[in-house]
Amino acid sequence: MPIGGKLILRPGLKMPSYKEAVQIQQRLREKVVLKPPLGFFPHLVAGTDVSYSREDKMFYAVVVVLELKSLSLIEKQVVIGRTEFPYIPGLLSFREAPFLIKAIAKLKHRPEVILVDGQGIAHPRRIGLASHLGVLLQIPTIGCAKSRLVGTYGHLPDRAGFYSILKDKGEEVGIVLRTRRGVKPIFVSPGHLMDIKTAYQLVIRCLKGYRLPEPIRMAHIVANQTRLAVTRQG
DNA sequence: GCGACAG
DNA sequence: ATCTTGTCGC
Repeated sequence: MPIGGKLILRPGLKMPSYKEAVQIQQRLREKVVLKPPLGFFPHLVAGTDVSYSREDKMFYAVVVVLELKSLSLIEKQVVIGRTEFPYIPGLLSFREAPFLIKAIAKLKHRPEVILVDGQGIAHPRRIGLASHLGVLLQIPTIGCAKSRLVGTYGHLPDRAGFYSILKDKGEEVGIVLRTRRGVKPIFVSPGHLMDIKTAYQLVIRCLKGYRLPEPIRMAHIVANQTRLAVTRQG
């Protein structure tokens, strides 16, 4: 069965109201599993990112699949589209998830885990973009955000690999990880079928000397290149 | 009411 | 996210 085979995709159609979106999240959050599958030893790791063009108001959603061992590109898929759903902190899923799901569904290679540019459970209702995608696709996911949405954390040494626990309302929802010396840390949190320890170990294995883990960094580059290529021509 | 606020 | 030039630091 193809990835996300049973999903009913309706991007661009019925846009949920703020209240409806929150209700959907409260229903999905109950399905989030904070433990990796038995014998979780991924071989293929995916990364996602979305770039946006303000002039044509188009989204460029990208998913790349890398071989974990070598961090080399295996496959990439791009989906271009438009949405009317605005950016609202806490409701990012309703803006980006439809396009990312379409892109992931096009993959010939099924990734065993996906690194998502956004939060996992480090979210007001514990259902950030990474968790949302994981539940819908039933694939382990990890949220890797470049800034904080919720939670507090302590001092972080300026040394690659060091981290501080991210806590929100008394719960440990992720870590703030220094992926490289001299740069701002990233916010790593479990999405679905994932826990903090496993997420940390995997992100560390995906680092290649840059601030962002290679799958997300590569997806970001592809998204921007695609957007610029389209914007520049037609 | 005020400040915070993934992309 | 995107819009933007130069500039500071390893």
